[in-house]
Amino acid sequence: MILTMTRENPKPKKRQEPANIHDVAARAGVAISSISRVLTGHPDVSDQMRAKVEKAAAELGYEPDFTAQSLRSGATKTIGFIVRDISNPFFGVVVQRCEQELRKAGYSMLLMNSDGDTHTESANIKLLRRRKIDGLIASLVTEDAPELKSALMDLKAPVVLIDREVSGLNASAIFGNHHQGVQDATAHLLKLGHRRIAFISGSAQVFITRDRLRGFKDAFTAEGIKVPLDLISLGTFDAEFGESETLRLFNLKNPPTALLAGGIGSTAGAMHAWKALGIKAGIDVGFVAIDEWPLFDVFGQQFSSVHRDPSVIGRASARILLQSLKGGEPQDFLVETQYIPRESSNGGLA
Amino acid sequence: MILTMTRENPKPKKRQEPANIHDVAARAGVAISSISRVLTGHPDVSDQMRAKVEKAAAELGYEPDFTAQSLRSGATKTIGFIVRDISNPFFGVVVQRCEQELRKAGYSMLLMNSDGDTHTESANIKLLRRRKIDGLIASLVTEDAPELKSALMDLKAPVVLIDREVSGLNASAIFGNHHQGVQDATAHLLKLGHRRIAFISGSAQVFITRDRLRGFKDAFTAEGIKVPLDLISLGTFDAEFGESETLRLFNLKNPPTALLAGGIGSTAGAMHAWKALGIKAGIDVGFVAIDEWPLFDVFGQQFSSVHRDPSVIGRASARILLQSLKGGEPQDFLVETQYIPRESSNGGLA
DNA sequence: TTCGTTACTGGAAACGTTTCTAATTCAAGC
DNA sequence: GCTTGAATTAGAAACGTTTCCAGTAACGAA
Repeated sequence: MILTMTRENPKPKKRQEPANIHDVAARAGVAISSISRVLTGHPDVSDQMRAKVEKAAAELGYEPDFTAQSLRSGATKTIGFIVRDISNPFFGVVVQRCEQELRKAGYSMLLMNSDGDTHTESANIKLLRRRKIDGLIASLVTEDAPELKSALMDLKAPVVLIDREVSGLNASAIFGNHHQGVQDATAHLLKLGHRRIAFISGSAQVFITRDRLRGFKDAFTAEGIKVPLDLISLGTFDAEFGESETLRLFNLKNPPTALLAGGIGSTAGAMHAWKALGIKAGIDVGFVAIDEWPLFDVFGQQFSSVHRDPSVIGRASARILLQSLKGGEPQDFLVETQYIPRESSNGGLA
Repeated sequence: MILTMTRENPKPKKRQEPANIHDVAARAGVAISSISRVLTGHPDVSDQMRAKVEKAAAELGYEPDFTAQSLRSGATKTIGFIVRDISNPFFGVVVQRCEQELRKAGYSMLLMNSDGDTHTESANIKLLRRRKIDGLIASLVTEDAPELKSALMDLKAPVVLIDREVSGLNASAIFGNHHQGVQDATAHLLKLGHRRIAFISGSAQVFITRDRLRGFKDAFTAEGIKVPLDLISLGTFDAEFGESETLRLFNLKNPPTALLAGGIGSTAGAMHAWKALGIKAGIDVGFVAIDEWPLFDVFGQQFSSVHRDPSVIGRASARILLQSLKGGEPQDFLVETQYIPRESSNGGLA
């Protein structure tokens, strides 16, 4: 009696705690290394062992601890996704498709907004490194901030950039063929008779803006017409900038007769400004939207647009990253853009 | 000479590997436990020790390994966010604000789409449990699937549900005051003379739909008018369902004179159907949109709406979850909805 | 029989932290 | 000088895996 008393109860049978690998090993009567081998699909396992382990694991409802697996194996099965602002509906689709693809492949997505701020962006990248992400997909706010560059360089994981180019970084990239779409749009406006064509977009510090601007300028020079430099306004992608710049440009003594708005934010800003000015988009002024927004096919039928497919971008970014994770070399992927002329190109020509 | 040869080089000075806690301890000449205490802000630390450790850590560029911290401490500083479809622009704003708030508090967001499928949803929850998330915020596809319930119950972390109620689950919830907004909208349509009012929304298996439906019905009964049950169509929140149901309803012998569309997906579907039928929303037929979409303030000025603010929902969900993480009890939070009558309510009354 | 090889399995050492416990120091009180 | 207690620190044991390495058994070949 005393003997049984002195023996402390080593393990209460009623345990609330979830089973761990030791419990499974004990139940199956094998070593923990065998449990691991069976469950991770290691080839050196007999059928008999596999059956025993799977039975014990099922009986205990065992699920390997992700954190422990990550620590030991060094892989977190986690991909960071950094975007300026996920409330931009274009990126909503990109992220949706991308997450879907990653999930199918067993990866999860850690989502961070950079709020249009390069410091936040760099801080996010550093945090993701500390979190040991396996890879990163990003639409950056800037390309050349030193802080950003060092953060990206120190991240020892494959990177896919969306419409950005960071020099000296061995990353994959998704590039939209922006200059083509914008050049076609601008050429069409010129052909219709527009000369004072304005272009509002985000910062020239990122590829997407430079590429659009190139298309814009090329269309003018192809026709031997001088580029209206005073009508080019590059700042940020948000609606506030688009609004204030539209107000400014359309209050000029010699205002534009047409506008190319670079992105949904710029478009929204322009629309707000025109509302305040009593200008009707596509009627009083020529208008081409770069990128389309939800319900565009219903409420934007009259608007010319430079179209690109966000779901293609989402899927491609995931696939390219997954290939890099399997050891593939960084690669570039080109996404088509298409100018679709509609009524609004003719506005402002009366 | 031989002696130095036999002594293997114990640690090459040139190390590519990032410094770990042992390196810092060695450099500072203290125990690793002291490093941890200093860096996690433990109170039992002398000023002298703090200085020594911080100096060594800075010199080595030491950053604690998140995975190891998570394993040992049990906290991952990670919040799961499950949504039907992040490409829905309403949730784009919710997620943006929520992530911002979580990030400020030192948490990161793991985002998963459930693709409108309850099995995917349950699988996502199980995966998040295995990933040891500290908390979950979710807008569920269904409330009462057994698989879902058990997945939520087994998740030993605080949960915030958005516009959903799961019986027997001790979770926090954000509830929109949907019935009020919809009741006001319906009452207004009735007052204008509409009788054949259609209502298309997602599944009645979720609170948000039931609450809207309640408002819809209450408006009729308050006026002593029979509810047009044949015009109520509840299925899924996607545009496909909205489109096919709009087609069906407006091909009835006795078609609706007005439609309430529950959510951006339903609205998009209705718009597509009407386009095909040659019906002009808000002119040929009365129309109230529940929830607004990007650029609504520009292109939706003519449309009556039941408005609610997604940024409020995003912020509240984060804050309530953070309070739960600090040990607070689960709580409910009510978000106002507001019916804003505009021209489109008068459509179809000629 | 012995040996080598193949096919598997067990044991233990990592991975990089946090946290428990015990030890040490130091000053004050008697 | 001894004891006490507070303040601080060191050491070691976790956390739950994966993976290395050594060992065993079976089996065919020499």
